[in-house]
Amino acid sequence: MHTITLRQLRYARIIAEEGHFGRAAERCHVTQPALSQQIKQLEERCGTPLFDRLGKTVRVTPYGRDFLTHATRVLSAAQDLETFADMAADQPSRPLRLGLIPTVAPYLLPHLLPALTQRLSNIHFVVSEGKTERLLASVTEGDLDIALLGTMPPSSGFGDTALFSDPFILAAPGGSGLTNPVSLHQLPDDRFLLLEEGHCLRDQMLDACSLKADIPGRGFAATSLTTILELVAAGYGYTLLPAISLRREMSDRRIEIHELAAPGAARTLRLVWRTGSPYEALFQTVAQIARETGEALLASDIGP
Amino acid sequence: MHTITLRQLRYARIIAEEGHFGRAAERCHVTQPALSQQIKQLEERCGTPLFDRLGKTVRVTPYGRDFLTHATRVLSAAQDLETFADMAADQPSRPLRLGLIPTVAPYLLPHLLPALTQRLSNIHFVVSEGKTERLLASVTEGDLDIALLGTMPPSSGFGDTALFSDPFILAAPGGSGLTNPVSLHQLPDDRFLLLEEGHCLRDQMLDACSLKADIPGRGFAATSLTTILELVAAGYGYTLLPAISLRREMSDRRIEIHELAAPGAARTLRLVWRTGSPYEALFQTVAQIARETGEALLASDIGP
DNA sequence: TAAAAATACTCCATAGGTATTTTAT
DNA sequence: ATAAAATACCTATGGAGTATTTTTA
Repeated sequence: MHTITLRQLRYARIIAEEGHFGRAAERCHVTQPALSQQIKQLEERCGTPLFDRLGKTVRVTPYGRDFLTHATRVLSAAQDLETFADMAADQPSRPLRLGLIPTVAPYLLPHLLPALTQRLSNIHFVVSEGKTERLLASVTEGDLDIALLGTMPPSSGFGDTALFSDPFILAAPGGSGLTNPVSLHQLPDDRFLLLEEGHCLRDQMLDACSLKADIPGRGFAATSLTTILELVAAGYGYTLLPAISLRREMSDRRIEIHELAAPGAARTLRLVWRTGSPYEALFQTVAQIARETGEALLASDIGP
Repeated sequence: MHTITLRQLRYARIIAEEGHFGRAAERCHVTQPALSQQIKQLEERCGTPLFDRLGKTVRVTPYGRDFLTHATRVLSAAQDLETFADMAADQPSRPLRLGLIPTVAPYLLPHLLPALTQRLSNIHFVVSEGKTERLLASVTEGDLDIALLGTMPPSSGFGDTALFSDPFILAAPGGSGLTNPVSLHQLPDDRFLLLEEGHCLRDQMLDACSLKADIPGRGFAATSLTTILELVAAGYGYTLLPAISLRREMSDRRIEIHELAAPGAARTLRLVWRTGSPYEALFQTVAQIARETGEALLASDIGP
């Protein structure tokens, strides 16, 4: 009895997608009889048909559906291996897709992206922005190679590495009369301005301030830090800012920046990837570059 | 440029294991030059060597190590697919390995195994016994196909299905003067006899009785229910028994069996498997047989 | 009867075998 | 000097192509 080949699995999957041997053959760059042969062998190997030939179209049998579930796992792993091998040959066949959360992207990216493209000149980066939950989903689905997050990933199925600590800083309206360092307890609970649901920074701010999410009177939820800072500038309340945002956001004269008294009020940024990613070996380098970029950015803004 | 084949990966893995082309060739049932050819192609495809030829022996290069990590994933998935295909051809190539926890195995197995071998006559079953933690590890490692547990598996990487509820019953020394149904609060905490650490039943009993694990004076921890029942018979205390054990353990005249007043004092037995197991389609059948067996056993012992 | 898959056959790419050379200790 | 891998060359299996037949809606 013959052994199953990757070629057979590729053909079977494409026939399932097309529902038609002829069109599938085109997509495989072979003729229709070649395809029929391979599928015949596969079906003989299984002892049962994978497809129902209905004349005009072809449908996957119930057994074939299960078979293809397993086959897809093999093909994904094989695809990862090919990508990994391409990398070694210094010919990345596809770009490395990086995702960042919205409270990091606008501040870090202008410094990170030039550093990455310079020091990993053979890799092409494609960048996208999204909230934690969506980025993690994309990573598991294989739509994204790495995500830069402010939280720990779920324990299983992910690899991760810490980048650097990003301290929180208080932004207050001008003339607040506050003196450094500021203790959060001296500020009224109901004047903290927060991001909308789904931003990890929102939860971390609530946590740092020991606030409850459902305090009445805090109806407003902003979609970006920039929006929040407009409100702070207009005297509506306070907010916490991640230090990496200072370079861009601190220029406003109407806003005061204050150190916090609370020790350890910070988020730790992390790189997260799918276990088994073909780029795994690269991620330590990417992480190192991100660390250097982030630390340089923080040092220049909150340094001596 | 050529595409990577499963054959090449199999050869590479065996060379890595043997550290020797000649011996690897034997294990692959081909000649040494055939192997060298395939590896050469693979190394050309990667653009970098997978093995260091040291004269007497062969060592995997650092790159080769990473390559083989990916390759192993492909080969495992392919092996699962082959096993799945064998099943469809009604010619299971390897036995289905079932593991059970020690507080289920001796009671259920004598009824379950005959039922399984009769109704799934083409499958050969290999059975082993172990505590929850070890069984789950074996399942993830691929050393076991299914485990019958008394607890929920970790959420990710496992599939599972509930079998049936196994109520707890009180075993007391003869002449206890207790009347049905018994409320656990009326019994002294320090006279409950427990299994050793690692048995899920121990934790479930502690939970059902609202006991703390570290009550002083409970130094003893038995390794089996049989041992515990000897102690109950000798008047040392009480214990909870899972109902499936009654058939075997209730014969002792020195022991009284009592219903519990507490509602819902029971464990739910479950089948657990690794996501992607080639036997996945079979497990619903196995579960159905286990359900029927278990329910019949319970009905005959605690029924009307 | 028309569209699609299966079959028949031919060809060639490639895996594998045998004989030999090269390499590294 | 010797064990082991690489190379050279030949053979044969099987994947793919062209032409044709069979199937079914």
